Amino acid sequence: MNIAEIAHAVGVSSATVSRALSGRGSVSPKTRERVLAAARERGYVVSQAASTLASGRNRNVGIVLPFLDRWFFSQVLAGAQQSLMRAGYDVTLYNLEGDGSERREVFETFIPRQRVDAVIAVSLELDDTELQQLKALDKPLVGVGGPIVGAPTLALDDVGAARLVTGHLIALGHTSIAHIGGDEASDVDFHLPTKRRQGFEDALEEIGVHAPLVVDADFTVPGGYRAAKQILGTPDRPTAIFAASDEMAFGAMLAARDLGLEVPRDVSIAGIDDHDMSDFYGLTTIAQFPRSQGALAVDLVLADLEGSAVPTDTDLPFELVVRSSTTRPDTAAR
Amino acid sequence: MNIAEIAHAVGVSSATVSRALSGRGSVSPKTRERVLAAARERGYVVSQAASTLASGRNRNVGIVLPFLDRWFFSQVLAGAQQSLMRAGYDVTLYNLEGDGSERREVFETFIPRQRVDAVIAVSLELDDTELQQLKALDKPLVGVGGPIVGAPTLALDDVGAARLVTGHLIALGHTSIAHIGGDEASDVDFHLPTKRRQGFEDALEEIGVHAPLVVDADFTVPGGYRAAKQILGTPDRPTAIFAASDEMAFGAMLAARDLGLEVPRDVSIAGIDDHDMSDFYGLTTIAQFPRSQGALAVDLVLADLEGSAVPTDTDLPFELVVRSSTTRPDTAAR
DNA sequence: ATGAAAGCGCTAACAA
DNA sequence: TTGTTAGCGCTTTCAT
Repeated sequence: MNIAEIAHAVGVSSATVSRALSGRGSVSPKTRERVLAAARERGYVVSQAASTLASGRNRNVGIVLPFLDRWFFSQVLAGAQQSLMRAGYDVTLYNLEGDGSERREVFETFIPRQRVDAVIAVSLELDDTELQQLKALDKPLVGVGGPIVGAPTLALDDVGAARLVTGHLIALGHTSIAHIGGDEASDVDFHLPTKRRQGFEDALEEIGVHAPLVVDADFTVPGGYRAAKQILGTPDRPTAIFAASDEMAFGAMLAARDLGLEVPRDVSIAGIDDHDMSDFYGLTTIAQFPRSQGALAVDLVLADLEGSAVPTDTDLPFELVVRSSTTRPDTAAR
Repeated sequence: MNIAEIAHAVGVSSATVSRALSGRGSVSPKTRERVLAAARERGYVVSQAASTLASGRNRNVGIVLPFLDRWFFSQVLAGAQQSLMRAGYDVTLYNLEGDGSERREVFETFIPRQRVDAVIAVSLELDDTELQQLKALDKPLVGVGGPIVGAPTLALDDVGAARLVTGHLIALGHTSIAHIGGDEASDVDFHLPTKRRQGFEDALEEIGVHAPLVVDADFTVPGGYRAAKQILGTPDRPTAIFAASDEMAFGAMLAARDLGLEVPRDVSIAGIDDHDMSDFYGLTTIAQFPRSQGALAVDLVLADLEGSAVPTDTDLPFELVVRSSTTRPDTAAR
């Protein structure tokens, strides 16, 4: 089944059918209706390959990410894919987890074979070669969560976010606050542990606290658990913990319990993310709306495809969500 | 840049370049090497659209799933996409979450526009129309986790898996075992809560226990938490709980703790899945390897594309993983 | 082993 | 508004 068949059935030329189906170029309402009806009747759908070859448009956006099974990434992906679908775009998934050879393949072969109109890169630290390869496509490129040199990027103000939660703890009266940060491995990938730590330290500097206790972990629940055990096991344990991610904060909450400490009475705990489970755990955190981030990235990409100007760097919104894991320090008890 | 340019540079015809690059048809090793070198030098990659139009092959598989942000689905997706990438295939993602209109669009427009060579449907209960639409493509179709009428399907023997964990609890000496199952909503989507409950009841029947306590939840941690509170709040609480998923089992473990009960001393808890967090929680469970399921689905799809025979229904492997959440009932204490 | 040439199914410039 | 027609870049048959 092809466009000629529909054209023949309706008694018009294939060009008219093409125009009616794509909405480009003018067709009389009556003809358009007849074409659409004929197509619907026969279950005819335009062949993407032929359309692409002739027009250069793919109606397809590639999304590149380092993991699929972590909360943040699946959220961004879900948000982006939903927006793209509504705009009639397919999404092709490039998952970089696995060894480096696969990563190279993606940049050398998969992306360049002209299947996509644009690329969204999520939390990707690209090396020079990779950057060149993407730039060489000469197609819209948007980064989410990680800075991409020379491309519009959506990113959280990690310093500001960390400063905000830390400020919340300080406002409650805490001065002895520990931080569970990201280890080197996670810093390479996401580049944000350092910034969150910075915001944490900035907020404390303001009240004259220097070099507070910082323990690094790997952004997982077990990692947060281990770090919190270290922190809470010390003789003069802090009255609050700020973890650089909600998952580590969950681990910290579990560790506190296992040590016989009650949250928030004995220790206040806060995180960053507003993970799906945070409400359940009553975790005070910074919400960063990753689904909206995905959707926003799509807006930029589509605007770019239409030739509109696209802002270089956009700071993403975030907000403090106070739940039951933080309270005033129980000074009497100490 | 196109194939003619490479052909000209090497001094052969475009047909030879095509053969050298695709590996179809014979080319002398020497010519092939020169073609590959010329392509590499210039960063030339075959245009997928043109290739597809001429050959009918897309090198692309569509994966349809109901959620992206749940553990099971992201695991299956990650497994499938990795295998496909290794075989040189792209993956196009069709996520059905959201309202029905989007779901209809996927089946009416997105999938039929001939971008994919095959479709993998994960845990989807398709209605007749949708089934017709997929069948009409006349392309390989494989179902994972949910039965698709008339297509090869990979599924866990849910009855057997549930019977196995329950048997483990029985072997430890438990006779008073409660079950956290799936509510109606999850039964429609996954069709597995009923089977898991069946396996649970079968195992108990064998030792003469009829109509045991069953509470339904929604396959989430909070759902499991609430259900377990109900179960453990009764005067003669059971000595063990079998939850139909690990996430619900996590909720049950948290509920037990909040009630002042110790796991496994006061109550044994087991689940099904072997979720990433299960090891951390020490949860006894049934491992079902969703990544391998995704990879296996790809094997079937690729075999089908090559014209090999494909088994209709395949039972997936599963195994009991005993950790620290289950032990013998403490009969002395009661 | 290689080349010539006919499509694959659509879009878009141009003409009417 | 509609039709004619020349590609888009590759694959594949058929020769050689």
